[in-house]
Amino acid sequence: MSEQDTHEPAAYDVAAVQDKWLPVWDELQPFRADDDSPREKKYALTMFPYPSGDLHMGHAEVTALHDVIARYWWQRGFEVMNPMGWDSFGLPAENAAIRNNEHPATYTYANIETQYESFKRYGISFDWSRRLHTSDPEYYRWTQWLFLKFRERGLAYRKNSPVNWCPNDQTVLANEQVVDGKCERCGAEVTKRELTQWYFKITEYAQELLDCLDDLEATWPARVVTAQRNWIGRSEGAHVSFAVEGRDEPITVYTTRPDTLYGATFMVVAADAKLAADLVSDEQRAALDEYLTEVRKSTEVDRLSTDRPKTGVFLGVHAVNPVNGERIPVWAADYVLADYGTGAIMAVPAHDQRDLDFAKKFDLPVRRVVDTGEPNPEETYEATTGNGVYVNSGSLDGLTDKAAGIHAIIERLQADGAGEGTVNFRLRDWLLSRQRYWGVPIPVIHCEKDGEVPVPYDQLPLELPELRGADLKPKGVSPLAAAEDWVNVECPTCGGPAKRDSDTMDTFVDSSWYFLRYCSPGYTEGPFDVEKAKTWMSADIYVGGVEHAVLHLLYARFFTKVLRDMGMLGVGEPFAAQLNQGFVINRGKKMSKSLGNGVNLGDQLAEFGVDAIRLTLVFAGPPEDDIDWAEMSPAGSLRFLQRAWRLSGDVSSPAGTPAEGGDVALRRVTARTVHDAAELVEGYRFNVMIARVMELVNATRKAIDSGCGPEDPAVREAAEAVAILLSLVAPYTAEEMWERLGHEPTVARAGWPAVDPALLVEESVTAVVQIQGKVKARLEVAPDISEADLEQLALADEGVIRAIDGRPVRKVIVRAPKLVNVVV
RNA sequence: GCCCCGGUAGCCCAACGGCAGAGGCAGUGGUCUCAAACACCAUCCAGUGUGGGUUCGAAUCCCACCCGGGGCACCA
Repeated sequence: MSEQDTHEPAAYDVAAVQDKWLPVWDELQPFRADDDSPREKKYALTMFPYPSGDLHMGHAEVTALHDVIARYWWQRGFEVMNPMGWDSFGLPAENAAIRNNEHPATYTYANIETQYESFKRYGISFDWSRRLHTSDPEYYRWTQWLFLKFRERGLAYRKNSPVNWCPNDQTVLANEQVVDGKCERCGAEVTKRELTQWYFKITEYAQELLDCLDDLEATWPARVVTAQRNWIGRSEGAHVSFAVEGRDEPITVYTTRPDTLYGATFMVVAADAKLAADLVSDEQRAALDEYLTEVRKSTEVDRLSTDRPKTGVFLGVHAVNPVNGERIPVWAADYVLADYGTGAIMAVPAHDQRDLDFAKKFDLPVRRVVDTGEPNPEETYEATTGNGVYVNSGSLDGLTDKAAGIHAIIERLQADGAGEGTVNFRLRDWLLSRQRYWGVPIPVIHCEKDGEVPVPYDQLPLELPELRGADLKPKGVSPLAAAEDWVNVECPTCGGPAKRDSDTMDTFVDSSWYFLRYCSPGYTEGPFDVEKAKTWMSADIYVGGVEHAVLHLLYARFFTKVLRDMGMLGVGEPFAAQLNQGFVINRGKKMSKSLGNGVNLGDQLAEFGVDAIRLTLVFAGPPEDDIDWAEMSPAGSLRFLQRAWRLSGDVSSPAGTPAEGGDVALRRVTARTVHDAAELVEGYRFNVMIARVMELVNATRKAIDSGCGPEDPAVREAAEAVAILLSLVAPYTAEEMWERLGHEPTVARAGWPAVDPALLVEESVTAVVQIQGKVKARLEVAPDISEADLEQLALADEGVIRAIDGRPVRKVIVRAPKLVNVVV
């Protein structure tokens, strides 16, 4: 051995340390959650990935943040369930299969294995014994089971309706999947089609989904709560019925301003609603058809542009205003939506800008019924919407308050049988059928004689037929429809010829209950063991991307409430708390192929090691903030880890040395750091927590080199605390330190360091003396000094006396023990 | 257009209404080296986007505005 080798090495071999500990952890399985443990339970959940290729920086960030919490809970003595799986049905696999002439499962399961290996090496504290894939028949059998149960409860049903159609993916989309008129997945412009599709009746839970948000406000990110409130879109108003000349059926409208009823000068029905076709006069039928053709030509993108000029067509009929008997024309237009409210409105141009724009365009009358003190909209073409005095409004005249006006008119309408107060939601039912292959087959058989017949429970799972390559090409109907052997079956009821439903389910169905399956992953008697779910639910934290603010999170909440009503769950909300991470960007821009600014996670891990990358991501800033990788320094993180690691080699007291009697100054720093670290983790302030650990490392270094020396027990205490605190972020370095400090693995389960409360009390603090708010002196005082003593001490200070310079003291503010402010 | 979040040192970020700086990056100077890189030690650096207000005292609270980011946007 050369002389150099006997010296303490300056750095450890990152790759070797990773290779060393992985098999040890595999052996120890320190993160296996025991359902029957007497310890208090915590459920740490992070959004499971779609298996597209290998893990990327985004996965690295979210799991690193998430793992801080999970590992913290273990250290604090909880029994922690931290499961992981894959959301493995979906279009990318299907498109890859078409390209490569193979089965979607090939792509899917190969990627899952890649990601699994990467996760393991990345050192996240997942309990792999609970691993699941939503594309496994053993999983989707229960997705089908749930679908059938929902159907039995009237919560899954079919209806014919205009739906969003993505011409690129050749499938329908839920409203939530259409963003700015474009397909959320591929960006193609969405068109409308009239189709019979399956829906979940999420609207039945609209009010509860809204109400429960109040309780989540404290623990969910505000923007998620706001997004859900907006999406549910509750409004209060009234239904008002207008008789139609020459027709028995009235037109019922929904309005939030029934108090402006006297100002209704025309009506508008959605041009694409059945109502328009029913109402139109023979003379105007051609005009309506022509208009409809126009409307259908315009894309969803045009339709949604707010400043588009109003268009419409007169339907050739008149309706009668129920409160004043006035005869008003009925128009059709595309600014009224067929599937909101009743698909028809009363137009009050004076007090609604959209109606006013329309009135102006078609030269329809405008009549003000609320005088708000603003200029008359009849002249300005600026609608007024505020409170004011009612005019031209019969019995409402003279009222000055909107709420009173609304109340009065609703009473009147109800008395006359012409309307009633009502609540309306923007939320629509969840369209769940998809015309694609790689998803859960809908377990329903269509029989000419018996209609919809559910696949019997004992025949679940209804597995997908084997299709691959060109058989999967989108052609407007599901590829399943062409699988003759599969689609043609005997009717379970009558035995006659019947066909299977050939659509598959939206993959959001799969992810609406996966967190329940984790509670009892191998369970064969149902989707999950009710008792086990009781043990673990709700998830104590759900970490993931804010892009799921409405879609996934709303659907999962809906499923949870239905399962509660089915008696299978004791809770009505799935996720007690939530944390959203920001994006990892590069040079100010989202990483993308076209920009050529992608950062490869594998390369980063190879260069700096797992711990340094994890540390960099967690230390970068608050979790919700975006991280610009170009501004980060993984090299700096690695340097810090090596500094921390060197401490463990310098400690010269034996393992087990009691810390009592060690250097008090260092012991105070250790105690304070451990104490604060807990609060910081619980407040998701991981970056600050790490800064505090860095401070502790610096203080320990100083103590070794120029303080109490490496043999002092306080140094051991500090180094051990560093190892445990670092185990939340840098598991390999922490484990290596722990071993060098003379302990058995694993540091991850070592337990949170005990803190002597006496060490948290400072023996002296620095009090600041200000004159006119400017600091003039500092005093070392006891932390429990009285205000009177501190004031006396301050006023006796020479520097203070000089600063006051004989001026009369007008007031002295004392905040013991930290501050005295003298006002002269 | 409406709503939300944020603007602190060259950069990323801290700071119960009480000393503007905890931590890191970069920089500078040293130690080490034949030299360099690495590493280590030391050190410089802003008065908190702008303008008002409240207060003994404001980065922090209030008002207005500017800039950046995000969300919503014919939902009657």
